[in-house]
Amino acid sequence: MRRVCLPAPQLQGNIFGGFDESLLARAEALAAVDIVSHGKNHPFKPDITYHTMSSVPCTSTSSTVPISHPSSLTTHPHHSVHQCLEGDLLDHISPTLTVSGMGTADHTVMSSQLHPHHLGAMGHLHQAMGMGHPHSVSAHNGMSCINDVESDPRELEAFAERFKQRRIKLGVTQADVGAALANLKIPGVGSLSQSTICRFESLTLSHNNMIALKPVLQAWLEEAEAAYREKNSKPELFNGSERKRKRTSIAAPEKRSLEAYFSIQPRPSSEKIAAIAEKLDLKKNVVRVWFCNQRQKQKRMKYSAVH
DNA sequence: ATGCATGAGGT
DNA sequence: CCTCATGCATA
Repeated sequence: MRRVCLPAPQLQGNIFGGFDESLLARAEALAAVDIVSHGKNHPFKPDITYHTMSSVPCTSTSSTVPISHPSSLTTHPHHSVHQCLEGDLLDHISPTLTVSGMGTADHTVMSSQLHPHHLGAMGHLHQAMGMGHPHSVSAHNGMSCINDVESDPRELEAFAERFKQRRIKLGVTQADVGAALANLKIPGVGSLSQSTICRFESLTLSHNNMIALKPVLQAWLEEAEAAYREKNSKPELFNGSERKRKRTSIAAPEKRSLEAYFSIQPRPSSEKIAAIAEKLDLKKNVVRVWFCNQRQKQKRMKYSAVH
């Protein structure tokens, strides 16, 4: 179930056969090419200097909301991970996504699995995802029993759109919304970042994540509009940090190589990752994280097909 | 708007 | 190690 390997297009079956060798060779050739092309003696490596953050909370927020750990939600059934041998060859994400574009493609799989926790230096906690979705319905005829929350993708899409419109009308930024969520005092719901609000509006979150966030954002919207009518103000700032985290930047040539490898094997073994890292002169962890992020993007929402 | 990263849970 | 939900830093 879920994870279903896509209908493997092209070569799939052969991948392990020998064809894979040639593809790999190809990818490696690509990698080699760029390595050679600009510096066999790679002048520098973009590594290091990253993170170290964790700023101490201090300042504001401090709502230290008790984190209720709901963790008892869905532990879903599903089973093994199996490395999907046939390989999902996907066509990775690729560029073009652009703003308000409508997406295309993407399978909607997912199951359920929410997760709470995660408190960073500041207190933001999320979790509390709403569960309890009313199972409307009742009768599910035979096939569709993929217990998935039944939120019509269509409505979600519409809500995201409406949300953005109203938000703008209120003259509130994405960052403001995120910070304001903490004021709602909804158990288990803290603030969210501009990134998350943005992703919600553009539907670039997982289906489950969208569903979990919708009620919260809807609640904020209602309150904000009510407050708007009666004049108000409730801004709060927060912050005050310290250490800055530096973002590693992977150069285009390396990125191309990574994509080539990814198209062949989205889930390379540790050894493979180490080999790739060495070839591209990147830190192993950077490569590992890159693959994780690619896989995640691959599963992003943006339904268009399957509804 | 997005790229790279962290971390809690799960295997 | 992975998956997922998120976030900081940036383009």
